Amino acid sequence: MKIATWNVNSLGVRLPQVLDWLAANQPDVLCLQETKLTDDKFTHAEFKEAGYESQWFGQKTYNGVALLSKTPANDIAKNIFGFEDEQTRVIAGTVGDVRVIGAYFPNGQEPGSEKFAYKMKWLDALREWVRSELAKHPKLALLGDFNIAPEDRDVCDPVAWAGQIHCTVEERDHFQKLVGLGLHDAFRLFDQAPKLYSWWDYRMLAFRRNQGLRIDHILVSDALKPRVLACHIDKLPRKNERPSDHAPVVVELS
DNA sequence: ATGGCCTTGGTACAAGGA
Repeated sequence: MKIATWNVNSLGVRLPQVLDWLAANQPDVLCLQETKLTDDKFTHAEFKEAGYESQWFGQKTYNGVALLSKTPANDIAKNIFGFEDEQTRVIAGTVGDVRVIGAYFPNGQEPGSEKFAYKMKWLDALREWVRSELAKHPKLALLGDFNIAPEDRDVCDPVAWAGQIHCTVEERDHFQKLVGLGLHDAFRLFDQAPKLYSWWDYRMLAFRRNQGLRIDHILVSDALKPRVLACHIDKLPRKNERPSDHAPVVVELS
C-alpha cells in the first residue's frame, strides 16, 4: 500500500501535474493540501476518470485539502473535532485498515504574530484529537504539510533559519509532542542521504541550489511502523514547468 | 552579480505563503 502527500499550491493550476503524477506513481492514497478551490469547483470527475475516489474540503483562495484513494474512504472527518475553525485544513478517512489524516498545518508567519498564536492553538487541538483518533484507530498515518522542520538536518542553512518560522523551538516541541503520542517520522525510519528537502522557495533559484526545508511529513503509528517498507521524497515534480513549491512525500506499507 | 517568486481576486496591487 502506497500513501502520499503533496501540497500542490492551487489544484486549479496543478491539476494536470497531479494527474500525471497519479498515473506514473499509482499511490493507493494521495492527500492534497492548498487546493485553493471551493467545494463546487473540486475536480472529482477528473480524478474519477483517473481511477480515484475523492473526498474534499475547500474554501475560496486559501487552504483546502483533499483525500484521493483507489478504494473509497470511510468515516470521513473534516477539520479537528471540537475546534472551531474558519479554515479548511484537515481531512481524514479510513482506507482499507488504515486511518489516514491529511493536514495542512498553519504557516505561522513569524514568531510572536497572531498567526503564530493560531498555529500553537491549532497544534494543541490537533494533538488531542489525534490522541483520540489513535485510541479508536491504532493503525494510523498523519501526513501533510506540517510547516515544521523537525531538526537542523531538515534545514538547508540551520544558522540562517535558527528561530525563524518553521524552525522555532515551540514548533519543534509540538512536533515532538505529536511523535510522543506513539507516532514515527517514516522518513527517518531509514538511512537517508543528507540535504533532502520537501519545499524550496520559488525565489533565489532555491531549488537549483537545493536551498530547502523538510516540512512535509508522514507520521505512522506504532501499529503501522512494522509495515513501513520505504519512505521517500519525490523531487521530480518540482522540476516541472510551473511547479508547486512542494514535492510529494511517499510511504510504502506492506 | 547577494537578488532573483507564485497565486488569488480582480483588473492595481495587496496579501499570503514559507
